[in-house]
Amino acid sequence: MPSPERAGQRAGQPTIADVAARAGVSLATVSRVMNGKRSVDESLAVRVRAAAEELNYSASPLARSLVLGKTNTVAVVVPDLGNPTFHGVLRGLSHGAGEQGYHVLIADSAESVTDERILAVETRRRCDGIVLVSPRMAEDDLQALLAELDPVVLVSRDAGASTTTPVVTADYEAGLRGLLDLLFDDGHRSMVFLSGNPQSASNVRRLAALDGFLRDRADVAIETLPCGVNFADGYDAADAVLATAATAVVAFNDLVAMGLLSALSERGVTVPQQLSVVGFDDIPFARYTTPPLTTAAVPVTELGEQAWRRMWRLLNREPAGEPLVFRPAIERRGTSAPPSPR
Amino acid sequence: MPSPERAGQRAGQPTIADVAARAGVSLATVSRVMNGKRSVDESLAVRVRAAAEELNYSASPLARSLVLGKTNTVAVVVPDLGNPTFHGVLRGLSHGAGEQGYHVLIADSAESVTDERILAVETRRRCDGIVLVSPRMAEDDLQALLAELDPVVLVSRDAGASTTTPVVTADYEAGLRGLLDLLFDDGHRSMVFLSGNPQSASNVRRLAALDGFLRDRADVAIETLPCGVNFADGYDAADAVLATAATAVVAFNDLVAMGLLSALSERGVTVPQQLSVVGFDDIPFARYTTPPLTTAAVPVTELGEQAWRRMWRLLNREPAGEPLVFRPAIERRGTSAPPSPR
DNA sequence: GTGAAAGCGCTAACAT
DNA sequence: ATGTTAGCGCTTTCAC
Repeated sequence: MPSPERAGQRAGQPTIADVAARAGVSLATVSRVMNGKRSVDESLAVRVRAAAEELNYSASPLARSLVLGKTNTVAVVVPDLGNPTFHGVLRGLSHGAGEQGYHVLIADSAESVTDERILAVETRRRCDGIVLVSPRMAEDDLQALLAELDPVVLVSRDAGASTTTPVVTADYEAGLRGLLDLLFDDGHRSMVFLSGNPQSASNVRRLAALDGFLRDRADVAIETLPCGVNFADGYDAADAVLATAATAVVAFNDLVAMGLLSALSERGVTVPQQLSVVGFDDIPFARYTTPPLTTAAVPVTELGEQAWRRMWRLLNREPAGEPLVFRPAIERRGTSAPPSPR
Repeated sequence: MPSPERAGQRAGQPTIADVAARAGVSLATVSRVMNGKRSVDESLAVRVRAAAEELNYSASPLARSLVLGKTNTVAVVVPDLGNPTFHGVLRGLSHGAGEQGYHVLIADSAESVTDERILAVETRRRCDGIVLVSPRMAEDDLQALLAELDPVVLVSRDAGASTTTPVVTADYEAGLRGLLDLLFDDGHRSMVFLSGNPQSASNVRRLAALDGFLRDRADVAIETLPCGVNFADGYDAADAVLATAATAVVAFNDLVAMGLLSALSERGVTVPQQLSVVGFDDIPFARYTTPPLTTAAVPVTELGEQAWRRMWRLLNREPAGEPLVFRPAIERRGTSAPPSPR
């Protein structure tokens, strides 16, 4: 090849051969020195290091990857980079991976569940493993994908039939139950649940919590309103919420809660006096709303860090261990209070 | 090599040789077919495609990258994945790159300016170009790094001495000036500026706007208070702000403004009645604070998209064009109003 | 139009 | 301890 330029390096990036020539040794020796193999005479090693230094040489990760069979890269596949929840995961993952000298590739499926599979499979070929955040994918499809992607760590949902796939998630059911109990203890008996995407695994868990709660508390009425997962969805739900007799609203997540809060404020509805509102996730902004948002805290950064740990084990062919399920901490803040007579 | 497993592929991933054998043709022919070269007999092509299909073959990106000299990957280097501003950039970039079949690598320097250079250089070897978001790096260091990283697109700051580096940024000076004018027109004559990191390029631009404004308006007093760039910084600045006689606060960014808002609310200080507060950036949450935050809108997603476009041109050895400087739109919302007599 | 062979930059047997 | 050599999986001359 004429090769005007090599991948990942500007024209003229020195190769191992350049170093070898300059140090007057073989390629193998350079390779050994660069990889810290002890079996090379110190005098040679010194020459090699000097030559490498002078040429500003560092081995091509590409070539190494090809021969070593590993890229030192993992990828994280998310449905929507716009969602603050994923930011935390990404950050935790990036930090963890970085500490171990791993790089991270991001793949945003832009909410398209259909493309997600293709994207994941394609991305998989460029790295050593996938951290999959795919709350919406149907269970069957997920199972097939898990096998194809191996090694893979699943975040924010359980692995269903797959017992081998490591999972790092939150107990959405317990979290929602905690929120419901909190509202109940405050005296609320009529509530609204603003539901997220029906496809979403975590929404299913929330619904399960609702069912369980209603079974335990016969004197409570909870109406489920289809809503969504974003600000705008919560904002748009305000009228529907106000049309009910509910004294408290359980939003699918903090985003929805904040959107709702915003719309309520515009309508002059005071929170928590006229209506209690609780969110879910405890995104960084939640404590800074006015009043601060009562919510169930999911430690997203830790989710990411732990996802990395599991991935790390997988990469080293160690057992990944039990599913890790964080129990959300109920953060009682300013948007919830006992109901006042309407 | 015994090679139990190749990079980016599970054990037994088919290679081009497998396909060639199955189709009864040479490697070269398979390569041609897979790459859509027209110069191969249709009957052979059909056989090859069938074989590839049956084996579920797709070419190793790694091997291709090595020989082709390109990885079809770009990296984005950011100082802090936790900052919402970067999320937008990342998203825009990811979408743009994805459309052109490029992948994106993220590198988070975790605020460490010293490691940033090393991280960037290391990351550079794994991709075809770098999108650099480095608001704090000193100009001299930046120039050196730019040369080493080439091709590189710079986001959210100007390229200083480098005339060849494409730049995508916002006009922070004009944005801040717009905010100051808005407050001035509302009648504010005593203000506080909550400054960000003094090292940061965009903070310097804001300070320049302040200077220019004060030169034009002799009757206005603006006190600059060192603050920071996060919620907590704004929150913690509340007392210092209240100790001044200012009727309006210009926060370094929305995060700071929101933190301040939160602390003010706790202290019973009403906004905008007792104090006007304006932010900068227009992060997604800004319009949902109570009251909604007056701010200067930086189109971060577009910044990311445009950064990709520039990168794309660079990768194709086209001139990247003029620096792209977005002028922030002043979003007048609820946190600013004429001052009331104290 | 098709195949043989060289080579991308590197590592790891396998010699010596 | 060091060098020689055979690949990793692919693309692309270069002959036919």
